[in-house]
Amino acid sequence: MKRIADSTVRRLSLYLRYLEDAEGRGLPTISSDELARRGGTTSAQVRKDLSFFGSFGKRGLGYAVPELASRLREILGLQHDWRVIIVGAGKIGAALAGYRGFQQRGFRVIGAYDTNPEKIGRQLDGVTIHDMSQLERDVARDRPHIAILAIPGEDAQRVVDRVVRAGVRAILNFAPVQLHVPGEVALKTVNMAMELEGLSFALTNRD
Amino acid sequence: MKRIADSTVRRLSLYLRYLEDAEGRGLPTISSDELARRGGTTSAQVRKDLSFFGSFGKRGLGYAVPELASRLREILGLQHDWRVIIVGAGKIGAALAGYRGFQQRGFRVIGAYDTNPEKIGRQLDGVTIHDMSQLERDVARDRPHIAILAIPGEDAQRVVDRVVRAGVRAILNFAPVQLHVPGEVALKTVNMAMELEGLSFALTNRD
DNA sequence: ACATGTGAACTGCTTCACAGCG
DNA sequence: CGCTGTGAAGCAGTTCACATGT
Repeated sequence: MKRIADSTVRRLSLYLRYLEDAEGRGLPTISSDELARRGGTTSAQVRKDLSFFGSFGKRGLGYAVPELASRLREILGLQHDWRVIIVGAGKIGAALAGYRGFQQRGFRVIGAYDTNPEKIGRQLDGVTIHDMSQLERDVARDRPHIAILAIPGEDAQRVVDRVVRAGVRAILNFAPVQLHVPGEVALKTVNMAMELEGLSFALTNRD
Repeated sequence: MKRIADSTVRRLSLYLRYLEDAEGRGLPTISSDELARRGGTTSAQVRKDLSFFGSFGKRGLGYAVPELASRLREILGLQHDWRVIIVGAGKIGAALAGYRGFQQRGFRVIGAYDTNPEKIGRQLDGVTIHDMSQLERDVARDRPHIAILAIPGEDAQRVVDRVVRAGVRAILNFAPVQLHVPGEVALKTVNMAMELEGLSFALTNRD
């Protein structure tokens, strides 16, 4: 398959959200123009994005809502039941453990890890916090697909190395550093401080 | 000034982080090559990014660490003391209220807002939770520069409209929808579910 | 010799515009 | 006629390569 741009995949996620909305309201079809308006893009962009995966639309009509939603779920791999671990049971880790947006999409948090003895054994929204030293053993046994890192920046590279060595091939990183992983590992970084700095820049340098 | 790409600003934030690291260790200079290695990019990219704002380097030597750090703080507007409000005092809002990465960079959280009567009046890491109905009054009085939205997607557009109408010109949105704001308002969206779906896509469609 | 600064080439995403089809 | 699907054009961001300065 042709390489798909990151930005395209992000938009597909958005389209799916609006399709599910339309599905809930029983709308039978939706046009690229309508999807574009909701997703803050253009109808040409919507059609181009979808065209990478086939031709699901009906000319003169638009896209059948349930079909397209189902096809997008398939493309994004959301029919899969993904097992997720959270490394770091601080405030951010705790917020993520209870985040309903994950569960709803088929991401199941099967465990959390921390080094703080006070936290080990406790639960975060039904997710047990384990000792970090058991990470490798548990990963070998439970084979999580995705690891979410919610730890300080200075520990992040060391921890991601352990997680990758243990066999996890997809990482969502909340530590405010650029991590280095082998090419076969998928990595996304969410850097909240960096986003705020982007706003600071915009406020400072607006004409 | 020439328009600066979003990706450039993001990298500047990263460079600054490494410069502060180098500053702490007393390194006098750093090369574009070194910055590139840490930031996961190329030396040409680093030099291009910096060149938009002037020529701070010394040929044959690299960049003076404290000077460049200071210049980047200036460019990013981080000498400013930014006032921030958090709208939505759920798990995510609570995590953000206590996030040290914000305070360290000059982002001061001056208040939080929620509609839940049980939460109003309580504190989150020293930040008082106010009734959402007081938002307009407080914004007029305290003039926050930035609003962080940590609320459900279905409420987000309505709330961002209120916040913008009240006079806030920069928004950091954690709700999983695309928001629409007037052109003079800076908006960044962090969509954690979407990032996970990007990983799901990568795991599903890897060759 | 070494590392910056930068025009030029390149790559890839977005937008355009229209043919094709229901 | 309306809306999709898609080559072609346009544009923006990245990489190259080398002249320049220390």
